[in-house]
Amino acid sequence: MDILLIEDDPETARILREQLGEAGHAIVHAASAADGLARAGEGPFDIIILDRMLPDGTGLEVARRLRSKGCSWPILMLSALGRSEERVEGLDGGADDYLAKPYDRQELLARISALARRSAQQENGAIVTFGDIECHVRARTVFRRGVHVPLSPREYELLKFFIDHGGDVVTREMLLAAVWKLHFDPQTNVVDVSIGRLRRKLEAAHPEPVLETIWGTGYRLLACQPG
Amino acid sequence: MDILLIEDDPETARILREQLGEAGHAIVHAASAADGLARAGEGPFDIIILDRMLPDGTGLEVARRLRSKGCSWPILMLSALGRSEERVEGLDGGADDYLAKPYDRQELLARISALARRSAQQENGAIVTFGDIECHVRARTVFRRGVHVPLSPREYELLKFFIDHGGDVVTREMLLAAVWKLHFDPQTNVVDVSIGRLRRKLEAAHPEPVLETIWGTGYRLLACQPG
DNA sequence: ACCATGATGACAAATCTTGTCACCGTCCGT
DNA sequence: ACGGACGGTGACAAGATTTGTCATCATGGT
Repeated sequence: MDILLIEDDPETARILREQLGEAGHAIVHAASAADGLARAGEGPFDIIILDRMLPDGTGLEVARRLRSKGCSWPILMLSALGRSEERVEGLDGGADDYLAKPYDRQELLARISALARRSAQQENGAIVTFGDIECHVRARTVFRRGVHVPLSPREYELLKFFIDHGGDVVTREMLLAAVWKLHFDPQTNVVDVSIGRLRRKLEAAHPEPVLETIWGTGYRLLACQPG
Repeated sequence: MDILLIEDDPETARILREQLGEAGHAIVHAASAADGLARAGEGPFDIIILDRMLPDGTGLEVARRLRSKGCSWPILMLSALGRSEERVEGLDGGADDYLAKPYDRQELLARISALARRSAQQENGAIVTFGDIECHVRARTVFRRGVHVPLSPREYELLKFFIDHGGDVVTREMLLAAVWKLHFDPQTNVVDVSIGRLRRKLEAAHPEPVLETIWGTGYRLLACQPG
């Protein structure tokens, strides 16, 4: 796979280049934000790996600039610390996933292929499936067991986030950042209410529960049998 | 479902045969491009699974040959790596979906049923096409040249009526009766305004005019070339 | 049983859709 | 080329939907 790596620290860059190279990926390296934006034009890439801290601007800023230039390749953001605020912050600037820096090789490779697979699916048939749910990305429509589920824009965004993090537990903070673009707690239960509305619609199509509540933590999308 | 599997690697073929068999599908296996083309005649199949790399020709070539023989079964292409160039190439060649090879069982099965469902829908009229316009009846969504056209409910009803009367001249009275359920003249230009809004959206997807005005009579939907 | 946490119904605010109208441009017969 | 009829379009207002808030109820875990 073709990877654009935007990372200023030479040591980190060296290690990444080595690890990714071994796994059979081709790396294009940019050492600054400006360089990264320029080299993005050299594409196509399958994925962009972006350091959160760069000498001439933050990764967040670069992500936003890339998106506004119409670049839709998936972005994996790296940060020195795995603070959950940062993770949450990264999700709205256009980053698709977030990895804390003392990362392990396996996890890095796994995340890369997960992201690449996800975006490949979307470009393709534009149909992403999870369990018995089928999401037509371009039309922004959803089917459960072949039954159409009419969703409002918010509900769609919400469900899409769950599908993109298929099977993972998702916190309210993550949802607020990714769907509502809020980095602070609005002190209301918007998320809960929206989850409720989404649940009702999904269960109107098929009564089996799909959105599990993880008590004290968040929610998780369950993969129901399509049969 | 009946599946034609065209795959030269015996190990991959064995695993697929096993997984698909468990899921209740009937497999016909071909180990080369030539064999695949021959066995396609043994059909009917619900879906064709095709490896991108074969000893006697690429999957791309096979897909093209199958299509030119008039075979319209959906094709799922498999490839070793999920590289973006290959993906694009594959879809051009007539494949309907594309799956990178370290795939998981659930995903494979989900894609197969999605593809099969889609082609079934096309046959039973759940997807209606006219010229370069594609109308997904159950989801009430519309595409022009593959680009999604977001329509409001009224606009959708309006367009649907034109598609159902494909190519015919349609009068304002017909539209008022069918879309607005009015059997008298409301003495306003609702129809004209709605046509205008529909036109703008359809032409945002592709600039070629599709809704022709028949002066003194009504309107007509034109069949534009899908290319 | 108690407290913290999540679910839900009802209302309000914001957004999007639809219909109306006034005005402008275009077509066609003369 | 002119005039009148017909169609197109922008702006506004009424109506419908979506979204957010809050109060209240239900449920899980200790």
